Amino acid sequence: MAQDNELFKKLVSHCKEYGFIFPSSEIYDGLSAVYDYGQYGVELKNNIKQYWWRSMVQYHENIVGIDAAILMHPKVWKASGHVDAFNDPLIDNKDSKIRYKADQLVEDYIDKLYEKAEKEVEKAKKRFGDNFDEKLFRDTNEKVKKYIDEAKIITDKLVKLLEENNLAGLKKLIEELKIVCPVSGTSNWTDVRQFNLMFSTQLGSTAEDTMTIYLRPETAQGIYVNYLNILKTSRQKLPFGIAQIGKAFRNEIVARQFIFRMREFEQMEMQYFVKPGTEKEWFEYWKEQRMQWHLSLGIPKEKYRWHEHEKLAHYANAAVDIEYDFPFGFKELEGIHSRTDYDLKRHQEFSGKKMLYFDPDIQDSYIPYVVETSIGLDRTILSVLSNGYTEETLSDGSTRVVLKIPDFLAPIKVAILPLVKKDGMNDYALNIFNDLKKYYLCQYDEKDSIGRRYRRQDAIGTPYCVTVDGQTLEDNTVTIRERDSMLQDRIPVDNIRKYLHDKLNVI
RNA sequence: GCGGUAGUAGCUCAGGUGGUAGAGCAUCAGCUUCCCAAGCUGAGGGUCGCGGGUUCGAAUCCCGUUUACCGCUCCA
Repeated sequence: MAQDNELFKKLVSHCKEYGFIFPSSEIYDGLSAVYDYGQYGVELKNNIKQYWWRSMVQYHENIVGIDAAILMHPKVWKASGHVDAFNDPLIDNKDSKIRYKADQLVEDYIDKLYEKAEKEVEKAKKRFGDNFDEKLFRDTNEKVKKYIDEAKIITDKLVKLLEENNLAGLKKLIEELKIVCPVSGTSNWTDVRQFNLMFSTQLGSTAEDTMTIYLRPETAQGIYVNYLNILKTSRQKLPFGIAQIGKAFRNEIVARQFIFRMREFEQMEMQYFVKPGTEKEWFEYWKEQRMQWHLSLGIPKEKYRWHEHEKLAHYANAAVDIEYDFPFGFKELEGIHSRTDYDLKRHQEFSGKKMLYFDPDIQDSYIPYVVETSIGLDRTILSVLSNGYTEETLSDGSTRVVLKIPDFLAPIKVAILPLVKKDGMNDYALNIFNDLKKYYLCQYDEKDSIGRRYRRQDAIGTPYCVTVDGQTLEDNTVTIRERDSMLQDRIPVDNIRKYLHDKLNVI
């Protein structure tokens, strides 16, 4: 693990040094947990996006793509539950340094009161035996009544405070009840603070005419709100899917670990609409499909594992994550969730628009169930980079850093290098370059020794290097060096394109 | 968000006790070089995260702030 940590630091440095990923606004000290993709990072990112898009939209005739706006009507987030779920009043205990949801602390206190009341009932039950009239006891026993009444009063207070968003009042309540931290046992609390996980902004330019809107915290809702549009215009029948790649924003309290948890990040997700009752089999189907996709990135199986959700979210009836063995441990990479009809139902309720699908097979209408696959694009990039980053010691004792990533993801596909820049080798190589650049993203490099140029390409993951040498000028053959094996083939210049076409799994 | 540690050239780092910064690699130009970070010559690049304070004088002391890392917490 300590070694992995070192490796992770090296990877972060490598990403910056070679133009993959930079901290955002770095000349101003950066912005916490926001990163920019550089000249090679953006190529890698685009290649992964394209690969995902093809595997979803192109290979599945019943999946179509969309690109929904980041800004959406505020009611969307009411319907989705984000406005409630993403607004937590939090409080810290200064002694134990532990943070709690303030309302949760009060609710725990209320639960304890009910427990005390139940204990009284239990005690009485034992005392009176078979003749015990539980209802009568509950209605008349002073102690039980006191506990229950107090619980009800506090509950009412809490609800009122939450409705008013009265944070100071919430703290006062916690102090009045003498609630202590379960760990430190003290009541040394900070003020209650509101943490809103959604970024908000204003729509409308005049002060009296503005409306608070949110940057989307997930892309899925953009699909749900377009479900009817797609249904009406795409001629799709159930089951069908809608795919989308796009940015989402979360104002995380703690965002760390490089591009693993960013405030602005990109998701690739697909919502699959199915007939209710068939969701379990589609859930299994997509589990299998998605794992196959990850394995096709050339990453070994043991780097992945399943994580079954034990506690399901309110909207799901099955949920599983694909976790990847990052340098800092196994962490979520993709989620496959069976979300039932929760989201469409909620939007039907909030918008008043019927979300029904008419099923010609049974001549009846229903709201489809949804199975979603949602993958973090930035996390996928991190998985590809951390798996590919390799430090090698060669037989002569020298070392090299190689980015062993699949050909189809490599930012630069081929570098064209004159062995030395004289005798016309450079002109010859430039001609090859000018031809190849029409087909692949290429680089031409004549600076420094050939060995150093190979290492440069290794460091950014370029799978092939075409080298023009003295023999080229005599018989029009070049050598092609393969990145991982460092082995070379000598082929006629005219065959370069065919050679690359056969070797490169370019999508 | 709390606590701890740190922030010096693109990267890795050196700069007891305060006197305005160095190395290796990298980058650029030229020479040399016919296959895996070679050699030679030369050049550019930092005011020491940022702001303020103490001082005749601060990278070096103090305060604030920001960023990263570690721990705690959170992750619908």
